[in-house]
Amino acid sequence: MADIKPFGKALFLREEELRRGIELMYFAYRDFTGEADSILAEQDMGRAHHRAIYFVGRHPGMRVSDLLAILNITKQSLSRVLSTLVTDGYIIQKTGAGDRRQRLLYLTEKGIVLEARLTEVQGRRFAAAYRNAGAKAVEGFQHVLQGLLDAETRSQIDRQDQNE
Amino acid sequence: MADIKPFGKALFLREEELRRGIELMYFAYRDFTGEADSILAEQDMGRAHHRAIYFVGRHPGMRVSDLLAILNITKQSLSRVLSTLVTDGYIIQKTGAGDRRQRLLYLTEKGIVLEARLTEVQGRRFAAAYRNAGAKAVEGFQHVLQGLLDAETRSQIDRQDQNE
DNA sequence: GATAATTGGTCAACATGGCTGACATAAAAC
DNA sequence: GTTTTATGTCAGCCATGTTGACCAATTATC
Repeated sequence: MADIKPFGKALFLREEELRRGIELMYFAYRDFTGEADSILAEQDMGRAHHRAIYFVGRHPGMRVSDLLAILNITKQSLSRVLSTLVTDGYIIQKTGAGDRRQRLLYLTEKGIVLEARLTEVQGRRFAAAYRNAGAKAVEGFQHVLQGLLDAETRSQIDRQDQNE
Repeated sequence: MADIKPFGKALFLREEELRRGIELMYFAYRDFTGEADSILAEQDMGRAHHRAIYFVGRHPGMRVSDLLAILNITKQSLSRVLSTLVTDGYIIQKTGAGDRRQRLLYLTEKGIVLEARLTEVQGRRFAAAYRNAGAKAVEGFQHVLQGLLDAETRSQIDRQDQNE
């Protein structure tokens, strides 16, 4: 990947630029999750709980298998956090009307409150970053992030976008 | 991206847009680290080893305390991975010339090879995403990511940029 | 030159959240 | 009526974060 060419359009692909992206991605993700982690720690929960609460809040009535597909973890891993969330009253499971094998997932009032609080701190951070960078930058940001996704993740997201 | 906005400039700050960012960040970070994780697993290493190798490669001769400051973890956590990396011959520690308490960190040849391999797969992904999105988008991407950082992280990065 | 501070390391114990493998039950589908 | 699907559970392993206590070598300070 020599790319010494002193002019030409692909100059931004230099190794330095790529490393900059790699590092920014690491630091930004870490800081972006930090605040929520603190709130969760108060509640004796971790990031895994957050993800479950977040996506159930996003897709009320989703099936367990849907959540598993989104998170891409084993059902044993999910089960650990899901059962504590149900026990502690953040999530309720309702038997599916059509298919009674399904346990459709919903946030309780308590769950809705926590989800809102967590999404608010993360949303604030994004709102500030977005406002500061401007609408054009936001577009570019989303475009690049989409390009970093695995093909499967991308099609998964696309499918979701259509069902709304 | 519906983009219906009939009027008003700050419309992109709506909750949907923020949630889109939150989710993209989660999925992109996960997928972005996935490939490297696979390579590391072959070597019986994890992400923590990767971070150490990466930053030592980036700042040869750095002190242990510098690495700790960058990673923002405890020395006990770092010690665990650092000592295996030294034992397995990826990193060497040289006593500081001026201050003999310091153990300056360097990659070995073996370490350099592994670092290059890991950075290459991540760099490829970024290069593809960058190429696809265009230079303007890359600028926006970096701008937004910087806006997501904690103030301390930002000043830390700035300081580093100056020392180069 | 004695004392204090810095740099780095170590032992032990604990929590979180991934993983595999094996197995169980209820409901639906064929 | 058998098979498949959706979900859950037990048991154990691993990686990587944490806290707390303590130690040695070296440097800096009074």
